Amino acid sequence: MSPTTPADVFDHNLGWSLAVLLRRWHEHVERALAELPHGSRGYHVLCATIGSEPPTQAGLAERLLIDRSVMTYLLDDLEAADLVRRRVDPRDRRARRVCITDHGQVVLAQARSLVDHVEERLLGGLPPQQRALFRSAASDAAIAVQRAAPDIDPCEAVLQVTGRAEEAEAG
Amino acid sequence: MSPTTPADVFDHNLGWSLAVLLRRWHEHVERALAELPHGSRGYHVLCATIGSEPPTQAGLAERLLIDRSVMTYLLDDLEAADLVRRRVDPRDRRARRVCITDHGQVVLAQARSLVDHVEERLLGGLPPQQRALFRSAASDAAIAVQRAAPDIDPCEAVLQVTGRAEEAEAG
DNA sequence: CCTGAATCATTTGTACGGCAAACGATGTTT
DNA sequence: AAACATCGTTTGCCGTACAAATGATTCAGG
Repeated sequence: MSPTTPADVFDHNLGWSLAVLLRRWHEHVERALAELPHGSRGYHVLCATIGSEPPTQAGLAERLLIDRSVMTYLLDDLEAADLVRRRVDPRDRRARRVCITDHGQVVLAQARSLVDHVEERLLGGLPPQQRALFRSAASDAAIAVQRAAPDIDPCEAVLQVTGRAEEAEAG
Repeated sequence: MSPTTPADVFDHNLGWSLAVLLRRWHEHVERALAELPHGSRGYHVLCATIGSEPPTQAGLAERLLIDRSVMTYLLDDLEAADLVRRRVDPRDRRARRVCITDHGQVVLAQARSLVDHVEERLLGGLPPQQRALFRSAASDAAIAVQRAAPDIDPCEAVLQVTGRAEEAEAG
């Protein structure tokens, strides 16, 4: 009946799907974590501090895809709220290791629970088992992409727009 | 061995996964579509114009999650490049229907091919069959979320941070 | 040991994009 | 006909990202 159904259009649009999902995720999480210094940003930082070794600011910035300069403000506020502490790395006194505080761990646990809830509702349109599948697939893909970040660069094909504007204007 | 492996941390972080994937998608697509007036934005607009009926600017803005005012600039440039045309809706002369031009369709086809290529590489970390699964799951979830956008609002739980900062300072 | 290059974190300044409000034009309701 | 709502455009403001300069520290080489 319809030459191209809407679903057909979006079917292929991974970029659009990701944008929509991330946007809604961000909206809801931002609302739920309004009390946390930088909302979702702060949450991501707290999450990243519970690895085996406290990350440096640079490492943190790289993982969270934000600029080093932004990380400074972020940590300033998180530290002021007693959620993390900056500790000078004894082996490289230029670097500051970001350690989560006891209070930070408590807050993180609460935040994580809220975020989980948001995410469940976000994927509410998917049948339960497909939800878990999607989550793990997204995680796998993201980790792989993050690891291979610099590799994929080698300049790919680029759109060549034949200047057709004038011709159309004339016609 | 490690108390909490990195994978463990990210496993649960749907937000982080989406952010990473979307970021990389955006970077690559932006590079590939540098010639297109607003890069990925312009691409999304072109994609959205090939439905059964040409969308209005407002509808377009809503679907693409951008402000109406931004859409104006976007369409100005796309129209200048002869990729789309604004046509006054005869049934509602306030509204402008955004129609793709012949030239626009050619460019869109090229762009789509490039974007597909980017997306395949983006999901390169996933086994082939999981790729297709992920794409369709993302699409389904996004469409569902987009449709239920206003519904989910009813104020959810919110983080309560017990002001522990002073106490810690004192201690 | 001393010097120069490199890295980490911070600061400063600039530019871009989103968001809100105001406006004119058109459509809808009473 | 009048009041109100909607669409698109314009304007202005603000927050954020990004680039560059700075100070502290480490590393490499003579």
